[in-house]
Amino acid sequence: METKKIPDIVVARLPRYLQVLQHMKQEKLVTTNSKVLGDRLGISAAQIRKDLSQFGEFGKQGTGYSVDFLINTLRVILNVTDAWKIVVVGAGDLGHALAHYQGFTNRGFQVSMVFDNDPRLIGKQIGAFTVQDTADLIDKVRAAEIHVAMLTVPASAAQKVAEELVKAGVTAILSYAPIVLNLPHNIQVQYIDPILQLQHMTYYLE
Amino acid sequence: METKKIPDIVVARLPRYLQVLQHMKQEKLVTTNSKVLGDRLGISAAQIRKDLSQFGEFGKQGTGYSVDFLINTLRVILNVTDAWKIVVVGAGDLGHALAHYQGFTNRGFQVSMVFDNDPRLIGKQIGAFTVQDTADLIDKVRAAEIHVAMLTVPASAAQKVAEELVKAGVTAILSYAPIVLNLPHNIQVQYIDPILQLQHMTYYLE
DNA sequence: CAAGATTTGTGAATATTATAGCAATAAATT
DNA sequence: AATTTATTGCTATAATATTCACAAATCTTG
Ligand SMILES: NC(=O)c1ccc[n+]([C@@H]2O[C@H](COP(=O)([O-])OP(=O)(O)OC[C@H]3O[C@@H](n4cnc5c(N)ncnc54)[C@H](O)[C@@H]3O)[C@@H](O)[C@H]2O)c1
Ligand SMILES: NC(=O)c1ccc[n+]([C@@H]2O[C@H](COP(=O)([O-])OP(=O)(O)OC[C@H]3O[C@@H](n4cnc5c(N)ncnc54)[C@H](O)[C@@H]3O)[C@@H](O)[C@H]2O)c1
Repeated sequence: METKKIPDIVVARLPRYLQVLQHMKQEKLVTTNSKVLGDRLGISAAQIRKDLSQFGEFGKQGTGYSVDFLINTLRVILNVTDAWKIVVVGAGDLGHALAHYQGFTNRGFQVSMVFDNDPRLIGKQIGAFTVQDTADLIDKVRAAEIHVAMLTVPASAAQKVAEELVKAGVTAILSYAPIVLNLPHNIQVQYIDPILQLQHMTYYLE
Repeated sequence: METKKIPDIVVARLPRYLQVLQHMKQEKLVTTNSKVLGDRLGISAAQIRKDLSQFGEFGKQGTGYSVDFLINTLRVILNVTDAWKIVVVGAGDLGHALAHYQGFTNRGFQVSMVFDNDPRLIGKQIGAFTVQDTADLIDKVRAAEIHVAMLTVPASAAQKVAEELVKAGVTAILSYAPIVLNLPHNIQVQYIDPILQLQHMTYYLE
């Protein structure tokens, strides 16, 4: 349990800090500071210091932050020190892309199972995974103790599948279906809908 | 030009309102109100009224909002009355998924061109599109007067390709590469990185 | 058609979030 | 070892965002 309540908007920025820090590590940078981090992210230095200070004191006056130490600290805070197993439901185009994607492993995740309900897909190989029948989803996901899901089924199936995932013990769902899911309050839900972001941008275009 | 400056956070919510309204229209709902909209979105009714009031008076006391009228109004505000042409750069797994996706058309967009620099892909057919050589990107995108792009190349190529898109006259880029792009201030940029959202959720998991 | 029920749009009141600024500390320089 | 420079963490302040609450307008119902 955290000592004070951390604003969600602060939590949402931490993964971005971690992303940039991991790039810095690849560039062999050993230390950094709030100014440099902020410039890379388009965020003020004060904001970054304030955000981090919610969790402890990780920097050194005059020097800044150790890249390695801050990466490790953020991984602990964000709970991604080990790799979370992920179940992908919907083995269509997006499910395919996710199953192939190599970028999960060093950021705290690994795809572990892929499901679909189309008989033509069940049993087929996608990358390292054999597509499994959603009829078995609840049992298999529960048995594997998977708590994170990515949902890439059509909007019309998303609510029903999401409810099954919850029954299977999943507590965090990242949905690509362009529809708002109705789930218990203790379930974490996030959405990816590129069109929302495109429309946000077109507002500012001529 | 808007009379007053609208907060960006308000603009970001409008596409969500539009999304839910379009679902309501599919459900044959003729009118709605701020309470119902808010419940579907997990937003307070007051917030929705306040947001909309920034742009005018679109409701009727006692009745609420006409679904059709509000959809049209939001489409005008968000500048998606016609379909924006989109160029997809990177014809890999994600580019493939985007080129196949049928959900753009009735939400204000249409994929128009797909580019890649891999000789094995150039000339290949992906859905309705022939993959074109990025060597020709600047000329062809400029000639077609395309101003919106989706970037699905590896992170290592993203900055360079983004700069070419800007040279081609693109002013809005939705990037799937997990890297912060450095572009002129007049260019709209948004990112999709599922891992940022997964890490946001794992913060709250046990 | 009057009385009661709804629901908007908005000014005022709260609540939340971001920025500014500085004492404290660490390192670099002379 | 004293001085200068850099940078944190945090408090105070400023700026933004959300919610409240109500007059005004419209619908519903008997
Ligand atoms: N492809 C894109 O670029 C894109 C863009 C924006 C949004 N989306 C959304 O993402 C989701 C997936 O898109 P896609 O392009 O991969 O679609 P797709 O049609 O290629 O794949 C969907 C898969 O889900 C499977 N499916 C359907 N019902 C199911 C069920 N009840 N249980 C298990 N599997 C089921 C289908 O058999 C299919 O394989 C959709 O909701 C779509 O609207 C996709
Ligand atoms: N696949 C996923 O689910 C997923 C998830 C998260 C992030 N991403 C990110 O999205 C991007 C695309 O992912 P993907 O899985 O489609 O990758 P991919 O490797 O399947 O496709 C990338 C494509 O870009 C092309 N390309 C490379 N350099 C290019 C250049 N200079 N000009 C034009 N084309 C070029 C390649 O030939 C390839 O066809 C990557 O940045 C990846 O990190 C993907």
